[in-house]
Amino acid sequence: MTKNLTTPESHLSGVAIWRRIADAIRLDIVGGKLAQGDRLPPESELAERFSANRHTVRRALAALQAEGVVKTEQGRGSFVDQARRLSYKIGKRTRFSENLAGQADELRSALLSQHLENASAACAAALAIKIGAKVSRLETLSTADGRPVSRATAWIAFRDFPDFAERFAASHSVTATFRELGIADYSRASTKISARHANAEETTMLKLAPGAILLVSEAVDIDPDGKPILYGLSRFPADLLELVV
Amino acid sequence: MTKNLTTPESHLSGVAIWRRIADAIRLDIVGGKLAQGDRLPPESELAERFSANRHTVRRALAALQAEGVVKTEQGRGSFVDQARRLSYKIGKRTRFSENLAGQADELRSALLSQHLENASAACAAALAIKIGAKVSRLETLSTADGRPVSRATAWIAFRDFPDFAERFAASHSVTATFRELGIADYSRASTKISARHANAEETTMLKLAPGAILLVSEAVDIDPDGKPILYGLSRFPADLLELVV
DNA sequence: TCAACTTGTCTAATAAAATAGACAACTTAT
DNA sequence: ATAAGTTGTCTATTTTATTAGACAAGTTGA
Repeated sequence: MTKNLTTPESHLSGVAIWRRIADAIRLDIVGGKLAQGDRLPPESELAERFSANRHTVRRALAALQAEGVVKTEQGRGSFVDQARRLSYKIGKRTRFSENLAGQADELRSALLSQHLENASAACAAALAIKIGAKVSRLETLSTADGRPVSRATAWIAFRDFPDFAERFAASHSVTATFRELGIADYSRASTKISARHANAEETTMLKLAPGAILLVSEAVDIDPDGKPILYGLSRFPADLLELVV
Repeated sequence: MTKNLTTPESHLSGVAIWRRIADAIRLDIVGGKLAQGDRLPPESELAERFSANRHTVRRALAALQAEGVVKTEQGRGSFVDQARRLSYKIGKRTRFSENLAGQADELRSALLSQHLENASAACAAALAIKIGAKVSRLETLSTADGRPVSRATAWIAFRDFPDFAERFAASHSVTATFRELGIADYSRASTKISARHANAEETTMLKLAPGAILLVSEAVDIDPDGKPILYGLSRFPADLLELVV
């Protein structure tokens, strides 16, 4: 169990004590140490465990309540409200809706925006095209049961698929759009995974507690001939799901 | 480019502005926007970009200098000191030393401690043994060129490999130890990836800036017959490396 | 040499985080 | 009904984070 957040170097962390307490408690919950409906230890006990003041613990619990992870009732205590963490599978065949099917009732993908731009160095390398070549850029947001679970950006070579964006706007499915365009099946060539703090835009779009951590997946999809067709950058709230390889 | 860290809800984040500025700058560096030796914009310009005070930016730069990411010289500016990020490959055959070979000169794994304990629910499920059954628990720390890159915990069923810990202490290699014990080859059955803030112990062992983000990999290795032989929990500094699937 | 630009170091003021204590309000079990 | 245990809400104080301004000290190129 995490303890002693008030070490001499605690002020050097740049992360407030209440947030670190909230992170620690959330970790116990999504990690399975506490199940749905379980009662958390009383505030006084948590304060002692984390060597912090009860008011600081209360702020952590308030943050967790705002996230929907716990629910606090006067005189009774705090209870685990939302315990599960989604699993997002990554493999040769990675498809968003198939992936989370069964773990959530309602899955949606919204196209936030779409425009043409010139390929950056990273994008060009991934798609095996020239730097500066025209690419379609699609910004999407996916939700599971109304809760945002993914904020993704996809790049597709304009030369190869000039009307991908229009078609995607209609179908809202990468798989279906590629199928319309003659790519019966595609697979995942590589995935790089990193993690960082969410920025302001991501915090808003994913409805996160500010300062939340994101899992970032950088992926290249290829057609059956091995030709790169899609370069994608997906951001997932680390609190909400884990990636399964 | 990240901006406007001082939104109305900025104080709700629990992450200090100087730390978010440091994270944003580090992201530009490890993400390749800035190369080794490049000069960063002057402090006054960074302050304007992030809508923060120059002193706040200075604190962010001081943190990055302490991490070894940048180096600041009076009158000249701040320069990128350590730009690369290691890539840790995850696949069917995941071996620590083969993995980082070529990306670093010196790779070491140290056994921090080792003891017997009763299997937790998660551990028992992974190793397909009974809850509470005896398991060897090994705590290790791995370094690349002297810099800690992984803090890992491994569990092995005591019944199947009673002297795994002793042998591992001698060889410091999971692969070699299993080979001695008659497992010619093993492979990765599953990997779950998540991310969270480092706790105090991890901050110390991995020599991190307090509040740093970890990539956490939860893995099960199996022998050629498909029998689970090792359950491992590895923690990697997200600033220092990315996981490649 | 000089001017322009950069980082380093002070002082000061304000905002927010964290601690401390007291007591009210509510729940539960005896 | 009562006592014990819990969360809710005040006030107050201390420590830290952030902003603000001024000027010193170092670097660079004209």
